Amino acid sequence: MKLITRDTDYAIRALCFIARRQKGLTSVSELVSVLGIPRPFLRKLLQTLNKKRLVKSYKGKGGGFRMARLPRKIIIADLMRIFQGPLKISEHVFKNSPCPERKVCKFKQKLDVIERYVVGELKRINLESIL
Amino acid sequence: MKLITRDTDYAIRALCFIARRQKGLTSVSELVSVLGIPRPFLRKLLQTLNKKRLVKSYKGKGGGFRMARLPRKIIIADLMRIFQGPLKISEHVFKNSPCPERKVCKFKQKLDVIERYVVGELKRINLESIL
DNA sequence: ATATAATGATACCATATTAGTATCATTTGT
DNA sequence: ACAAATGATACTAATATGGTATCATTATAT
Repeated sequence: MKLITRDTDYAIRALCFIARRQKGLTSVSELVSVLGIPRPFLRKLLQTLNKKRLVKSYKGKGGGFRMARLPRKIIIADLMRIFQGPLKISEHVFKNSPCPERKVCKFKQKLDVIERYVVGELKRINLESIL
Repeated sequence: MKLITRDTDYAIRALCFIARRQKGLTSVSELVSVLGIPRPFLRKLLQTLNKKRLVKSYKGKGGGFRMARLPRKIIIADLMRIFQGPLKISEHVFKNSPCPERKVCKFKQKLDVIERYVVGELKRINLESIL
């Protein structure tokens, strides 16, 4: 029952570190030494975050990353979507092996209620709130 | 973000079918033809359910399965535990790559709140309520 | 007794997802 | 020019999930 995958988790920690540094850049090397996350994996994550405009990257000597927006504007649900795809709890089951009574399936209805709550909560968590 | 795996889902459908049959046994063959679930997979599921005393099995010609308790006493959370292990949403992340500030990690705290709700709700869903 | 139709036990295989690596290109400061 | 950084991208490894195969055991009907 995995809500958060490793890359999302790593991304959150990296962002926390970068965000705490009020000004200046943070390099991958620094993050690796502090967070102990495998370097190539971290690089990939940060490149993704850069493409998605959550951080801004600077190439070349002395380069690195800085936040591209306020921590308050970085929502956990968005990070999860980036690294894990759509925020759906129940879809896959009903996608691959559709319940014959899909439309009225009471179990699905109950899962949907849970899903709405979970997604709602995840949208309420921003980086600032966990710094 | 997968809450329910295929075997849990299959198990629920099989149990629903068996439960609707007030008396008498249901064989795997019958379930296969009705539910369209791969036979060997279904058998494995039912053997597990038997071991866990959710159904009672009868061997030999004319054999099959029947409920071992009232549908109301079959809790979805229990089924999930049987097929998917402990109901933990956030554990794995913090298990494999422990956050240095694990104890006070605000993110984990927020996930824990979500987890408590989800698990609480899952414990409230029983088979009768989705029949 | 025996054949048949059922489940029990268990080991195995396939596929998908997740996690991690490797490599080369590009940019920038000194 | 060189070194130190990121960009792009393809590849590999590990794990979890989904599914098969096989043989043993049991019960019923004839």
